[in-house]
Amino acid sequence: MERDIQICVFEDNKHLRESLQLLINNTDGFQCTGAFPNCKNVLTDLKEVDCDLCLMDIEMPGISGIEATQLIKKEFPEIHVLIQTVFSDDDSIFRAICAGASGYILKSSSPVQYIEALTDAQSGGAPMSPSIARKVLQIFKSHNEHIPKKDYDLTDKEKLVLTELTAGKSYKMIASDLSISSETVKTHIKNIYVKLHVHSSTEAVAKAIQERII
Amino acid sequence: MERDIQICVFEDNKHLRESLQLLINNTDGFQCTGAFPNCKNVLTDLKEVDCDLCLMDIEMPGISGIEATQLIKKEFPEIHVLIQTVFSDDDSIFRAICAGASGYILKSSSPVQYIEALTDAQSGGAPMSPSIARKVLQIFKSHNEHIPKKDYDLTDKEKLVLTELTAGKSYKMIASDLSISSETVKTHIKNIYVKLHVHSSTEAVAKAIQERII
DNA sequence: AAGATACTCCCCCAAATTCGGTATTTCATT
DNA sequence: AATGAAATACCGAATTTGGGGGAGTATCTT
Repeated sequence: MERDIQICVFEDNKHLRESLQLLINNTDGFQCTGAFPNCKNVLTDLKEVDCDLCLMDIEMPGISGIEATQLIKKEFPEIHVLIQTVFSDDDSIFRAICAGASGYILKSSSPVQYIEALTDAQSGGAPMSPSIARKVLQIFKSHNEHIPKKDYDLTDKEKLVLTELTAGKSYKMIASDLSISSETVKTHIKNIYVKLHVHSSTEAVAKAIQERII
Repeated sequence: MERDIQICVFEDNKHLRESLQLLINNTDGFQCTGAFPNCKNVLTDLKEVDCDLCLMDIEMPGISGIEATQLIKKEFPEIHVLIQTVFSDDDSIFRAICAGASGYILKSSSPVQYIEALTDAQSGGAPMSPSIARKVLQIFKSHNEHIPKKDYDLTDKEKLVLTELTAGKSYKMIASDLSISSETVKTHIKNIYVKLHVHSSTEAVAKAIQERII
């Protein structure tokens, strides 16, 4: 017999807080073990109740939901924190993730979506709406790459070949991957060298990666 | 009146490819304008058809779905690429995101989920299952906390040689730059290959740059 | 003193790459 | 129909690399 998932709500809006409490307690498998209007004593609060998962508002007076998340993950790493907010700006999302949030849902979500999100979060997933997810990917990408640069008028096949070369493939492997003769690969590579003004494969690879040609 | 969302499928499994084609063509608002078993001519293929969104398998013979995604986003940045795969390992996800994927779904998804994902991706969202999302968050966090620079136990000289190699230098040039014999350079490079588990200069350079070893 | 590690250099040989050409087919455009 | 670009393919030779050894010196550790 499974134990109920025990949830604490941190939300300053009294009406929403009580609605969530009601929703959780009226859903099979869930139990609301605490509901707090702020995070001023978040760690002591959590020590006094059983809690698997926190539903955390970001905008609260005093300690923000993000600061609270950091504290919780530091002190109780096993407790999941699901962020709920009306905002979906890049910075909030970024900081929430860095603080260790397990998911990020909008307050405009339906009760069903709330419960789904809680279930997902508890089972190790990271619930988030596709629009939030897209922002995460964008932030992710922007943090992992710089500026795209110039193109050297490479033809389609040349780009393909260069991509393969950059993956460390030999002429033979490229030929086999692209189903062409290795002589053709050779020709393409010769042309690439001319266009990139390089004279060896290592130069070409270095230039391709560093200037993000491919 | 809205135009159909035009989708190209890249999937080597004939059965799945045709099923997807059928699913897409039988769903209102969607049209499959191309279905290809590999990415050997991905750029040319996409030039010849109208396409808003690519449904891309990762594991394909020849050019991988990730390499193809890179090429597509470079050449047609406005085309969304939705990755579909049976795997959900961190490295695949990470590389898919960096390549510019708009979403990442598992092949075990239901037809309904496929269509939802396509819709989300087209409308600017980033569909992904909660379990994938969780991994993204984990990768995200780990990348913003500290870059775990594996250094593969390269010695100082080996790092120097690798740096030179990455700059596109030949054995002779490296030897001259470091004032050592090119035979010594060769020895260093042989040792580097062993330590990095690679077998060619291009592979070593790609690995060095991508993993920021040097 | 013995071992380990890093750095240095050499030999051999096979394999791969580079470089200089030539040449055909296809396809889009003029 | 002609042109040109792109992709395909081949030849041959000069050169570079890769993989297998061995080996000496210096430094540092045990």
